[in-house]
Order: sequence, then structure tokens, then C-alpha cells
Amino acid sequence: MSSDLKEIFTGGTQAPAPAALAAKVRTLAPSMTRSMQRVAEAVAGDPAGCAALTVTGLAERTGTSEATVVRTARLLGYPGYRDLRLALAGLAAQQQSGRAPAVTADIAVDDPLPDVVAKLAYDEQQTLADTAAGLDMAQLGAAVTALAAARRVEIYGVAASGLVAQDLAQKLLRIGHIAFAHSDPHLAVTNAVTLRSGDVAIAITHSGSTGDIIEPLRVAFEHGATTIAVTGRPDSPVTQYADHILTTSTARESELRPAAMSSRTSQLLVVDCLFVGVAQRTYETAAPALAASYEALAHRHSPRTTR
Amino acid sequence: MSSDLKEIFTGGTQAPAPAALAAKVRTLAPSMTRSMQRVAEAVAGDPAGCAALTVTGLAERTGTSEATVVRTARLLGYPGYRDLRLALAGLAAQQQSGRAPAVTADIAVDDPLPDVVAKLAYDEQQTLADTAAGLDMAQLGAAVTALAAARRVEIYGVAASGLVAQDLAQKLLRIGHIAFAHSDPHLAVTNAVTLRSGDVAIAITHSGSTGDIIEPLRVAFEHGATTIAVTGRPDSPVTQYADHILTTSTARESELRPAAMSSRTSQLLVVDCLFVGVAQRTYETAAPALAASYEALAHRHSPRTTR
DNA sequence: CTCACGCTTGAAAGATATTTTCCGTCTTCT
DNA sequence: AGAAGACGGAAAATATCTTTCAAGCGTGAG
Repeated sequence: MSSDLKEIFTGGTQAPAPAALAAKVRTLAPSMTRSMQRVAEAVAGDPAGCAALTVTGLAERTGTSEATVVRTARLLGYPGYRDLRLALAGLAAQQQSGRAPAVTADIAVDDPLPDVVAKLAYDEQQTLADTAAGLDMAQLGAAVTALAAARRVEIYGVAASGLVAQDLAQKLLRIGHIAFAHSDPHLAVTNAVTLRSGDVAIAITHSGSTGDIIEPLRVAFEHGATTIAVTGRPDSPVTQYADHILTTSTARESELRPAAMSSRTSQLLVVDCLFVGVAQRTYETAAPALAASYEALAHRHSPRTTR
Repeated sequence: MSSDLKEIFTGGTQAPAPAALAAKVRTLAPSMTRSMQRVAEAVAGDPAGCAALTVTGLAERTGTSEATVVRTARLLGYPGYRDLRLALAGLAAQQQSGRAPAVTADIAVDDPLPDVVAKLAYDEQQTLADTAAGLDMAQLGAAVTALAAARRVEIYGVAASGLVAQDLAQKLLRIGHIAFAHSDPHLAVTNAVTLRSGDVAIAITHSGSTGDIIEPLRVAFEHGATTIAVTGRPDSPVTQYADHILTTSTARESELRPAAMSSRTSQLLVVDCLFVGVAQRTYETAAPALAASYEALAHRHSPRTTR
């Protein structure tokens, strides 16, 4: 008897299932008795609500009896109430997901928390898609090649971009590369002086015009290091000193959603791509290094006791 | 009819994960017993098929007993099998109508760069969706309330989670809150001692069993601070000392895609939600503070000279 | 190496929900 | 007005779900 779940699906082949049940109700309503119509109406009007009800509950809500509810379910083409309920749950889920994409608006001060979550998640997903679509594969490939062969890697970033810089440095270290992230401009410059051909310097800056970041990249550039700029502005000052430019996406920002959020997401994706690319190229050494770092951390995690 | 009431309450409090089910399975799988994992796997793998089965049927199919099936349903957050089945039907309907959840292959060593980018972007998008779907709004709301009223906020995280901790600290500072991120366990503990009621401590750890993070949270907890855990394992040791638990999603990982990547993405979304939530609640003071911080940084950006 | 403990598991009893049955009531047509 | 037939609901019967309990299994201590 359970096999009739597919009814709602097959019904959906020609007409979208959401409308399918409502349509069925309308079609069959004339042949229904008064009580059954009440049930059908309730079901069509609030699928989600009815799906949460038992036979008894629905009977009570419509002021009828269990028997009538079951009879109605039968009339609508289901073997019993149980299956109608399942179909109802499916319908509710579809309606739910269907109205989801309406969250493109800006985040407002009085948005309820669930809306905030939905909007943030949606925006970040959008940022990821944009970034992936906008990445120049040639530039990325060149950057990966340079990194994979690098003797030493220096990464510059401040504030939010500084965290991205650290993230990349952490990852590269885990696969055995020598990488360091600087957020102190002075240290960055003094270290950049020691770079030379075969080393790589990466500048991460959304605006592309952060002086504290441009300066060390310029120094590295002039000392012969291969330089990479990860920026949202491919025409900004920082690109003057960059051999390879990786463009991050720029999403609209608002008062409650500072640009730092989406630029960070975008930068992280780029950085992840660099990392995976390098790990691929240096797989022979990267794989054992990764495994070793896992192992080294194992004892820092207590055995899970709670359960 | 008492169970009807129960149904309504549980349904309203903890979101009956319609789309988040696959994510939830992944999150909770580690804490499951073998038999329960088999059930969870069957359910996640074939929602439509399982929705058509009764408890007995599913037990037979997975080679277990009814009791185990019910236990699994409970673990996944439903009051009983009946409700899991309803959610399953919803999921099936969504999959049917919506985009087929293309199961992207793992990243291989010899994947060309464009594939790597596409897969990474897709995976991170998936992670975002899972996280948003799995977030407990009640917990989030409570955490936001605590943060908005906090006299002082301390955030603990090491390695990749340390960067997330810093990200949150940076953001809170920008809207005028007193926040500090610790990645040094000793400093974290010594600072935790000074916390008291009205202060908030946040632990960020994917595994939930990082001793260096649990310890400061425990100290903060015992000194009367409100404690929040951001973890991928809602049943891990860290949650013992957490007043509010925010669950991040757990994506499958592979050799070239360390778990740190998706957990970081997930954690960042949660942290962003916390930030926006707090900014909303304290808008009167947050807005001017944000504006001021923009202004303060303006002179650090040279006018764009290129082009 | 053995024992004891606790966790896991499934069988069966117990509780709920669904379906069926059956009978009273209400409508409608003659 | 009376009777046939349709309608609707209470309650029994059945299916389904939940809980309990004891046996099985693995694990760690002695």
C-alpha cells in the first residue's frame, strides 16, 4: 500500500505537484459530500499544517470524524490517510523551498533572525559563484606554478584580508612549503627585501589600494620575486607590481553587511584554489606532509566522552 | 491527543530539518552506533524509497530492528519515526522537483584547474546551505541576546578556527564591543578566570574535543560567564560547558580537501550571523561605530592611481 | 588471560494511530 | 407522510509505532 507515494510524483510530471493536489480537490469537490469538502478544503488550504496532524486531529479541526477523513483521502486517490499525509508533507516542503529565493533583499535592521541567516547564506553562495565564474584560469595556473616551485612564500594582508593571508600560510605550511603571513607592514617590508627570484610574494587586499600591502609587494617585485595580487579591483595600484592577478568578486554591500564579508568569502575561495592546485602539483610531498600533520594533532583531541 | 501537542511543540522548537537532513546525518554520524549508521545511511541515500517504508520495513531493509530505527530518528532530532518519515517525504519531493543534488566527485590529483575551482565552489556553497538549514534559531537567538548585552567577549580558537575567532573579534570590535580572540591556550585560561556573569565566552572548534579550547571555556563557564560553543559535533565534550550550542556543518572530506576548508566556511557563516544579529540589536551604537571605523581607515588607502 | 562492566541490539510487550465496520440520522423522492 | 438511500460518526479491529528488557558483544581493568 505504500507504493502510492509515487502518485504525487507522477501527478507532477504534467503539472507541478503543488498545484496537482489543489487541482484534484477542485475537480473532485462536486462529487464530495459536505463533510468531505470541508476536509479537502483544509488539506488544500494548509498542507503544511495538516501534514502535522493525525487523523483524529484533522477530524477535529474540520469538525468531522476519522472515517470521513479517511474517505476523503481515498477519494483523492490515496490508499489511506497515511499516504495523503506523506504527500502533504512533500507538498509543504516544495512550497517552502519555492518561496525561499525571495531573500535577495538587503538585510534590514528589523529582519528576524531566520531571514538574516537565509540572506547571509544566499549572498555568500552568490559570491562564491561569481568568484568561480570570474577567475582567470590562466592567471591561476601561472600562480599555482610559481607557488609549487617557490623556495619561500610571503603573504601580505591586514585586517580581514590578514586572516585570509594566515589561512593560506597555514595550509601551505601543512603541505611542507615555507610560507609566512605578515600583517605587520614594517616586518613585511623588511622581509620582502630578502626575497629574490624563485620566491613568491602574495598581496591580499580587497581595495587594491592599501598602502601597507602595496609597499611590501613592490619591494618583493623589485627584488625579483614572483608576485601575485589577490584583489577585487584588477585596475588598482597593487596590480602595478603583480606578475599574476587573481580577481575576487565584489558584492554589493550595505550598512549591516560590510564589504569585508563577501570579499573574505571570495578571497578564501581563491586561496583554497591556490592551495589545492599546489597540493596537486606537489602531491608526492604534500600527501605525506598532510597525513603527518593530522597525526601530530591527534593527541590534542581528547577522546570524545560525552556521547 | 497529548501526542498531538507534543508534535506541535517539538516541531516548532527545533526545526524539523527538511533539507538539512543530509547535513544532519553527516554531522551526527560519528556519534552513531554501527546499526544506526546503517539506518542513517539508507535514509540519506534514498529518502523517497525510505519514506514509503514503515518502521518494520526500514528495519528489515537495513537489517536492524524497529527499535534501532526509532532510536536513529530520535538522534536525528525527530520525536519519532513518524516525523522522520514525514521529513523524508518532504525531502523526496524537493529533490524530485528541484535541482538534482548533483553529487560531485571528490577532487582528484589530476583534475584540471577549472574543475578544481568548480568543485571547491560547489562544495562550499553546499556547506553554506547545510549550515543555514541546520542552524538552531533558538540557540542563535539566545547567543545573540547574550552577546548584545555582554560586557566583554572572549573567543577561543586554534589553527583554522583561530582565524574564525579573530574574524569575529575584529567584527565585534568594529561595532564598539569589547572582544578578544585567543589562540594561546594559557593566555585564554588566565583571561577566562577574570570573566564573570554578564561576560560571554565563545569556543570555536570543529571537533569539539580540542583540549586547548575546552579548558578556557570550562573555566569561563564555572566563573559564571555565558558560554557559547560553535562546533561541528553537537555531542562533543565542549558542549558540556556551553550554555548555547551552534552547530556547524560537516562536509565529507578527502585527501585534497581537508575538513578544515568546509568547517571554516561553516564557522564563518555562523559567526557572520552572530555579528549581524548583534549589530541589529545594538543598532543605535553599532551604526555610528561602523561608520567611524570606515572613516578611520580611509587615509590608509591611497587614491587609486593606476589607469 | 579472564572477568566484569557498560554499551549496543533486537524481540516482544505496550501504546497510538489508522482503518473498518456498523448503525443511527438526515435527505429526498414518490 | 413514508421509505429508500446516502451520509456521518462511534467504536471495534487492525496496523503501526514506541518502549521495555534481557541477551550479546566489545572493551578495559585487574
